[in-house]
Order: sequence, then C-alpha cells, then structure tokens
Amino acid sequence: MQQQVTSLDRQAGDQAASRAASLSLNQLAALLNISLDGANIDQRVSFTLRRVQQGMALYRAGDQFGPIYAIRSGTFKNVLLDANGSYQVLGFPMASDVLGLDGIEAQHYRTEAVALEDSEVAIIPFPRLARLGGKSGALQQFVYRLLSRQLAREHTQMWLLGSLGAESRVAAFLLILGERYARRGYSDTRFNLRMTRLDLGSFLGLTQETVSRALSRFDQAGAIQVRNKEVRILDAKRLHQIVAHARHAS
Amino acid sequence: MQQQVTSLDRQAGDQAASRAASLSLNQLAALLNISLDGANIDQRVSFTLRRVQQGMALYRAGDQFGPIYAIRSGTFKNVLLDANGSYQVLGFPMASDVLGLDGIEAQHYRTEAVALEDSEVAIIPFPRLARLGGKSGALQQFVYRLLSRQLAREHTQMWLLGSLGAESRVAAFLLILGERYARRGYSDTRFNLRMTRLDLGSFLGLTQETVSRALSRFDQAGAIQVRNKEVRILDAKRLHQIVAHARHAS
DNA sequence: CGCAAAGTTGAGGGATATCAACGAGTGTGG
DNA sequence: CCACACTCGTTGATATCCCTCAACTTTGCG
Repeated sequence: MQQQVTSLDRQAGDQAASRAASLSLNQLAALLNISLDGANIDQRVSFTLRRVQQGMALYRAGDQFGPIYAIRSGTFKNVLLDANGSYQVLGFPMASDVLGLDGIEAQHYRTEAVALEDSEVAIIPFPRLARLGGKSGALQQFVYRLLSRQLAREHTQMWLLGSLGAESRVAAFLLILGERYARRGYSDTRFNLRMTRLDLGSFLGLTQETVSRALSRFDQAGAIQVRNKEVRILDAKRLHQIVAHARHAS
Repeated sequence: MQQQVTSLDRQAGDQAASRAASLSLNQLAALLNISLDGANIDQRVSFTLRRVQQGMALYRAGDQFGPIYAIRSGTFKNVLLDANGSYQVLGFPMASDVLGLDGIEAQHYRTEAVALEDSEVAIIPFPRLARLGGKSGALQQFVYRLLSRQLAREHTQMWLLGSLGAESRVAAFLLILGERYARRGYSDTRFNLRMTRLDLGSFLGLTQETVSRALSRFDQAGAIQVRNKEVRILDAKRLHQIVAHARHAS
C-alpha cells in the first residue's frame, strides 16, 4: 500500500526516454482535483511523465525556472539551500501536490526538490498552463488555488514553528501528516515516515535527537507506536492535547 | 518622511464614502510594479480606495473571501488566529504589498489584517482581476508573481524560524526590513518599527523580553541605535555576522 | 560479513522562556 | 495643564527546555 513502487520502476531508469508516458489534461485535472466544468478543452494536450529515483533531485536551487510539476506518486522533500550552506526543509510534498511554484517570481527555482522514494511527476510547462488558463476560467482559478493553498499551508507551518514547543511540534506534525494521507485515501492512523529524523528535525526546527526523544516519549505514553519509520497513532486525542500545550501564545 | 499621515487623514474617517477616491488600472500597475506592456487595457476600470485607521482590521479571520487589497500607504500586521485563541503574526505588509491572497482557496480569509498606522488600500475584486488576467497575459503573469513572491518570502521566514537563534532572528529581521524600505525609496539604515515588541516577538517566534534584550545588546555593541521604535543601523556587517551564527544548521 | 548511515539514549550546559518589578510613553478626563 | 491609568518597553533573577556532545545500537546496503 505504502510502497507501490516496485523494483521494475527502478530499472525503468531516470531517463523518461523509452516509454515517454503522459497524462491527458483530464487525467491531470483528476489528479489535482480540479473540475473542468464546461470550457473548450483541447484534449490533445498532454503532459509528459517523468520518473525520479529515490535520492535524485527533480530540480535544484538556482536552476532556471522551467516547468512546474504535479506529483503523481511518491514523496519529495522541498529544501531551501542558502549560499552559506544553510539547509532548511520546507515541506514534504506528495501525490496531488505541486512542485516548483516558488520559481515563478524570480524565474529560477529557489529550492531543491529531492525524491524520498521512487516517484513520478507530470511535467507542466508553466507558460502552457498560463495559456490554457487564459481560455478556461476553471483552470485559471485552479492555479490561483494551488498557490493559495500552498500559502495557507505555510502559514500553519509558521504557526507551528513560532508558537509551539518541541513535543507539540512533533505531535502536530503526526496529526497533519495523518490528515494528508487520509485525504488521499490512506489510513490517517497508520503510515510510514518517508523522511529521516534529520530532515524531520530541520522541518520542525528541532534536532534529530529531540525528534527522536519526542517520538519515544509518545510511544512510552501509549499515544503512538513507532518502529523505525512505521508509525501508528493510537490516541489522537492525546496528541491534540499535547499540541494545545503551546508555549508563548495566548 | 516616515509619517506622512497627518491628523487630517484621521478625521477623514473610516468610511470611504465622501470622496470615494480611486485608482486607475495604470496607477495600480505602477504601485505594484507591473509592466502593462501592450495589451488592450480598458482604462475605465478603476479601483476604489479605502482608508483604514490605526488598529482597525481590514478583514477578519473567517470573513467570506471577497476582494484582495493592494496597500497604497501604511503598514499592516497579518495575523493568524486559531479557534483556540492562538495568535501568530505572519508578516508586516506595507505599501506595494498585497493583502488577502490567502483566502482564495478556502473562500474565506484565514487571517486578519490590522493597520499598524493609518493606511490606505486599493480594493481589487478578485474575480475582476481574474477576468482582466484572462485578457492580458501581463496581468495574469503578475498575479502569479504576487503569489509566488509571497511564497518565497515565507520560505525565508521558515528558514529564520527553523534554523536561527534569537539574536540572529532579530538581526535578520532588521536587515530584511531595511531592504524592504530601500526598495520603496526610503533609507535602509534608519527607520521606524511600527509594530510592538510583542508583535515582533510573535513574528520571530520569541517573547517580547527576548526581542527587547537582543535590541539592547545590539545597541550596546554599537551595531545599531534604538530609541523606542526608532532604529538606526550603524554596522550592517556586524548584523550579518550575527545572522551567520546559525544554531543547528550545516 | 562489514561498513556507513540512521536512530536512540544519556549527561550536561547554554539559551531563552517565565516571573516579577520598574520605567517610559501615551491618551484621557478632570 | 496636570493627574491618572494603561499599554509598552526594559531589565534582572530564576527555571526550564532543548541543544550539544558522546556512546551505543540498529538498519540498510554493497
């Protein structure tokens, strides 16, 4: 369930050359939950799929801005890399999420997207999307919504980083991740953490040790069950209580 | 310079009724630094201006999503309010910035925008903007850029919250604020903090005491000069060094 | 099997929140 | 114009949380 990626995928390789699979506009819309009500859609437009091996970067910070990407399967980490070598994980996008939106303004990507498992993305040339959007109100609205959704998500993250203590952050992360899986049709109480403790720590503004300790304590308290990357949420209510223990918020 | 708002403005009142001033599309584009190269622009479209008194909210969390707002003058604080009463300042938008973008997705505002001084905004009905965007590639690109710019800014903020220590955060804030003033034609080394220490603390994920202490220490060290809300940056290089003192980043 | 990366756990200290008292600025009403 | 109250800001003492350093175990992989 959580690992549909078989060894076949890996052998298929990095180059999407051989069977350059693609998605129709309707399929893309379905993936992203857009309703293409009405609108004179040219069904011939198609979006090329690209496979990304675990550990490979879909794009790197500083690359010229090109397409944006809709994740079809897999998980990524989105990382902000400063010239000084600073390293900040900004999120863990997964299927139905869109990558690369941050490059629009500066015309080059400001972040790097690394696959945490073998993944597959649909390549969406941004100019083409904009053109299609001009004809279809629904599509245009959709791009706006994508961006707006991302903003809202980052607001939540700023709240998490700004006003929660370490354990609250970890608890909130687990609950939010559960919701994201639920929205995709998976269990919201049993899932795998695809990222390392280090990446999780970076995302949550904590060290890996603190993350590890928080998880251990939740486990001991019976709120969750952790074994390596496998997590099972046993007492979501308890986790919510822990989140409510904000530090310096009113 | 930093306080063009006179007592007259205040008497003009909250209701934009009397002289319902407005901005033409060209004026709006100039304010937001958009180039309307070519494109068949209907010059009759105009955008109503609205005054917002200090301390008044432009919109509140939960309000039905309506227009977005381009700030013409003044400063706001953008606050995320949770049902639990949690309070997180997300930013301090000022002239040329746009407010309300986060409401697009959920169709209601998730945050609240409060004026930190008497301010003036242009009301942009979002559907109208989308319609105009459909006709003009430049305008459409612009909306995308607005959203993308906001994303990039919040990435910076997540980096700040996730990997910097208290003094580094305050130093980074001062430098970034200076840049923002510079881009608007003001001094980047001498400006006023329009927000309280409490709001600043919320924004930076610190308590007001810690913010105060950091500023005092920078002052004593000769890097800046603070008197109440007035700040003068004397040694930007020093501030940059302090920022470089990241906590747990590589 | 052996190595490297990832994760866990413990001890200790430093950074920052908390609590508390005070000072300064601001607006209000007498 | 001053007294008052209130918010805002500063500073100090103390407590606490989490980072740092370190050792060890486990997992993954060639």
